Amino acid sequence: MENITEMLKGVLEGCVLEIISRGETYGYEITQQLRELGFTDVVEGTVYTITMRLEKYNLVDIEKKRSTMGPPRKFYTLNAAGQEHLEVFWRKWEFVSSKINELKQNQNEKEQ
Amino acid sequence: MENITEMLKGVLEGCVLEIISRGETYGYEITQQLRELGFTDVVEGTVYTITMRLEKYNLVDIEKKRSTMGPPRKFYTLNAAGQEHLEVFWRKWEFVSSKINELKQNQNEKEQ
DNA sequence: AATCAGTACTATGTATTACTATATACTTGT
DNA sequence: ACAAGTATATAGTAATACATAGTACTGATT
Repeated sequence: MENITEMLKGVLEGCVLEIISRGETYGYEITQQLRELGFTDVVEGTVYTITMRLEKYNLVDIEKKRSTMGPPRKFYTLNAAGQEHLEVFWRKWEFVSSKINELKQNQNEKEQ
Repeated sequence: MENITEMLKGVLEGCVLEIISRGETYGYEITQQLRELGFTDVVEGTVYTITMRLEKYNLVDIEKKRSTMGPPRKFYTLNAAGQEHLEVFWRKWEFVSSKINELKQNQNEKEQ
């Protein structure tokens, strides 16, 4: 799916939070998981800006670990604030997506 | 629902297109319809920037009409390009929202 | 040993977009 | 005359995903 950039704004951070919430992970792996999910054009730089933001707002705990596959990895885990943030995200998503689907549903009412 | 601004980016334009597709309407009325839908904090300025964009990319036809309730209204209708754009929007929405719901669905697989 | 591919983090700058705030103007009711 | 509701217009701001590039480590190929 091409050019979904703008539609991803505001949801990509939540997706990253959700991925982290499933267990310790790091930037490169998060990028790959987003690509596997279907957001194939997401690049490392994008995920990096998000993880930096999560750090900045203290939503994650960080641990640096060596890897046999390349340079050290920065592992993230959600802390309490991050968990809270994730729940708020899903509540917002439920709200917004339900409203948009409502609009979509009414598509056939055009001719009234 | 507070602070859904970022989540509306990339979808609000599509919502406006959908509203216009149901029949001739104008900026002020579009704003009200978005508010009725649940996006209560959307303001006229926001809708104005969107309709200006639609004009700029020639997705709408415009007709100015007098009103008994205030200054003249600028009525919009979707043209063929706008209709096409709207269909692309819904395809993108289907894709993105299904992927995010997939992610959400798997919430309980965290402990595997 | 030298090079390259894959892994992995970091950094800067840009485009897009919704919002804020404000200005202008028309109509009706008081 | 004035205020409130209706309605368009515009400049400036903040947030975010992306493009692009750089640095660095490991293992395999040459």
